[in-house]
Amino acid sequence: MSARTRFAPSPTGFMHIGNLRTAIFEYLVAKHDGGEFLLRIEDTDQNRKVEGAIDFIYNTLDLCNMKIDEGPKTPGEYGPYIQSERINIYKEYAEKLVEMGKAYYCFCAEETLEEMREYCDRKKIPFMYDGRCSHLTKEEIEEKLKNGEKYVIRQKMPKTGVSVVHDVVYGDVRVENQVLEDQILLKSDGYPTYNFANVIDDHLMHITHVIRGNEYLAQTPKYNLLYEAFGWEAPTYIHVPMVLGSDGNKLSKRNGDASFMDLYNEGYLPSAIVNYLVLLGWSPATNEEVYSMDDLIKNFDVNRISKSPATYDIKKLQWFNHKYINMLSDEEYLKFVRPYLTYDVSNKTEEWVNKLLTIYKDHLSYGKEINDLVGIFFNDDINISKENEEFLNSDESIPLVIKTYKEELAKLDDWNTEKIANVISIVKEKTGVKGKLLYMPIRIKISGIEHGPELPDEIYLIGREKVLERLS
RNA sequence: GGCCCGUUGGUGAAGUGGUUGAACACACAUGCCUUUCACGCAUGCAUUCAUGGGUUCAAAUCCCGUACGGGUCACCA
Repeated sequence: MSARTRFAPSPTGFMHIGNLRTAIFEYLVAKHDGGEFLLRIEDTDQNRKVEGAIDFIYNTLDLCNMKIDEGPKTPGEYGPYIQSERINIYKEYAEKLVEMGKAYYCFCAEETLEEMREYCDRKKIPFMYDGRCSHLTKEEIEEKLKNGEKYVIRQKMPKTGVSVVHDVVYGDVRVENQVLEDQILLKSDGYPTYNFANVIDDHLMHITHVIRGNEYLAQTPKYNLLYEAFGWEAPTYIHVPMVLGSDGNKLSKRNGDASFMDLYNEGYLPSAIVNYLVLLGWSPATNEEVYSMDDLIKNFDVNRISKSPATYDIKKLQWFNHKYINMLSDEEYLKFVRPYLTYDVSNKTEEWVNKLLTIYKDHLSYGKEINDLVGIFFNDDINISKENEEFLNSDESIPLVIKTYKEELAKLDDWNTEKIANVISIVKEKTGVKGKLLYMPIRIKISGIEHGPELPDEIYLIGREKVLERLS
């Protein structure tokens, strides 16, 4: 059977770079093998539901060019794909485990547990549920059930021995069974816990490879114990290293770390984001770094996933984005940047705007940056810095150069870049000045700053009227 | 605190006992090009692989300890 993987986010309406990266790995493992990629919504925490989150997830994956083979909107034969719609299934399996004697009803109130926990905290001893309810007699249980007492279902964990789990990336991971708590499978509100729902669904949906963040590694033995209890075959585990922020901490919304949508809205192309992210914790066998989704599918190899955490570095993302922007056709590029331009261009021609944007095509790192680059064409307040003022007074040829520019530009009948470039040559000839002294004075005079796009373009875009005005 | 995982340059990383004098890419620096800046191109950038010890003719690569970093111990996912 070919690989089946799943992306299983909570519907919080927020997609982390780290989550996305995991989704990419999941997608690639499935597709590399010609298998299926499923989306399952893990909404067992009723308090965290967010309206529209499912659309948001679909939208994100779609932008990233990852097609969902089975999910809430495109059901396959193993649905439903939203956990809250499957609670009967979990209940059934939890009860089956109780019948098999591998799980039990627990009537301990949350407050009781809380007290026990506090007591242990004070005594500085690790707290673990003592399993007292596993000793309840059949009659006691029926009595409590009849009285409508709230309960949870807990799994009986072995008290001795060692559990070993094999992970593709990290190898064998062993954990002493005695540190494993009798974990809750079914909560008192009837919803399953994450761990339980995960195992049930992964099995029922025939998931072959479970790919998730390294933070779950230590919990994997618990999962395996559940598979064992049911007599099911466990999937292949692939734990991937975490993605850290530049401060060395786990990425989080709280730290203000960028989410996919933040980046997208800033003007990063999804293809560039995907390309960058896949290289965080994975490396190809060759030196090639720029990959289309198809190339990634072809070349992805789980054996090349690294063990150590990766730090997210926006500089490199910018480099990728810059590369991808350059790969766009002029037409695509214009369509892409135009929405990011926030300056008022209502009194400009479309031709002018397009020319302006096109000039910056191979300078641009991300969409919003266009506003930083293009400022000189919208600012009528020319502020010449002290250094530049000094420069203007540093050579006696400068006033003549400026004067000549002004005269020659005023003579121009056609205002276009070719003619303007020609004017520069004329000024050079007439004054005998070249290089910096030829270019900088007019640059500074008309824009206030010493750098910008090609000079003829700059002069052209600022416009005849303003240029002549500023040269006087 | 117990347990689990990790540690190659500012960043992503290659490397799985001997052509590694540690690739490649980003960033950075310098130079070239463009009669200017940027773009582009070229060059430079770890005498060393957290650290101490061990195994070996030979270790970034294997073993042990230490330090540091992170994760995890919920009726959260």
